[in-house]
Amino acid sequence: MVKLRRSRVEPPPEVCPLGECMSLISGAWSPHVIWYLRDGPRRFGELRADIKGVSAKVLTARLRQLERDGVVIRREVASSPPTVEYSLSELGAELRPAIAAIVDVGHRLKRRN
Amino acid sequence: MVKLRRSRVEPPPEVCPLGECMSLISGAWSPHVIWYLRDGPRRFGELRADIKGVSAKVLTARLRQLERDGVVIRREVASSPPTVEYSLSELGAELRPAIAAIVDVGHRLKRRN
DNA sequence: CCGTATCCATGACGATACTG
DNA sequence: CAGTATCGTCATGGATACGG
Repeated sequence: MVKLRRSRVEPPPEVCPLGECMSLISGAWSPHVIWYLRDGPRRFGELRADIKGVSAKVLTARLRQLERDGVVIRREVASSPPTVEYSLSELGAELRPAIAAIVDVGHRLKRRN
Repeated sequence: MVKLRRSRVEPPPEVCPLGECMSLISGAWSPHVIWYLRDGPRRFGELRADIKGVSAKVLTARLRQLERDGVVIRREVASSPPTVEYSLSELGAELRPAIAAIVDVGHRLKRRN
């Protein structure tokens, strides 16, 4: 999650903790993870190949964070060699249209410029 | 909040530039700006008060970036003292439901835990 | 009122090497 | 295959002082 640093003066309790909510997709690669899980479960190595440029360390970190947040589900498959399958939780899947909307606006802004 | 850093190695062009699109709301405070502009124009000082904890420097930086990206419109009002009005562009306004959706999922995840 | 300038701290990220 | 360990870099952001 991206940390919201607080000013020295303690702010009044936020009515809407927007920062906390947006931290669901914080990090450079979290949106990519959600994006590439949109059509079903993917293994670690598949995600790593899908998301070009991400390092194993960071991908692990983002997957762990998304798992803690309840967005992503991690499932170990007892095989040889052992594999791990990641998928979107029910609520995690609801982030997909939001990301798609942002991407859509991004593309249209790009075309306009 | 979170920052979308691009890797130093340029990714191949055939990839969907998800990172570029998501950079529209990169930075810890960009979603807040869009959020607090949702009901119409706001002045710099109003935004600074709305978005508790943001420094003037960073708020300026994010507003400039959003302006360059075409999300936000900056309008100087010739008054005494001079004021500045920020508002969402037409395409920028389309980011609002996306952010609202993420916030909604965030709240529901929070309630579940 | 609306910023800019400076300095500094944090931590997200990449690269590489290594492990169960 | 699916990570972990370590090290270094650099963008983001906070605090404070100052400027138009």
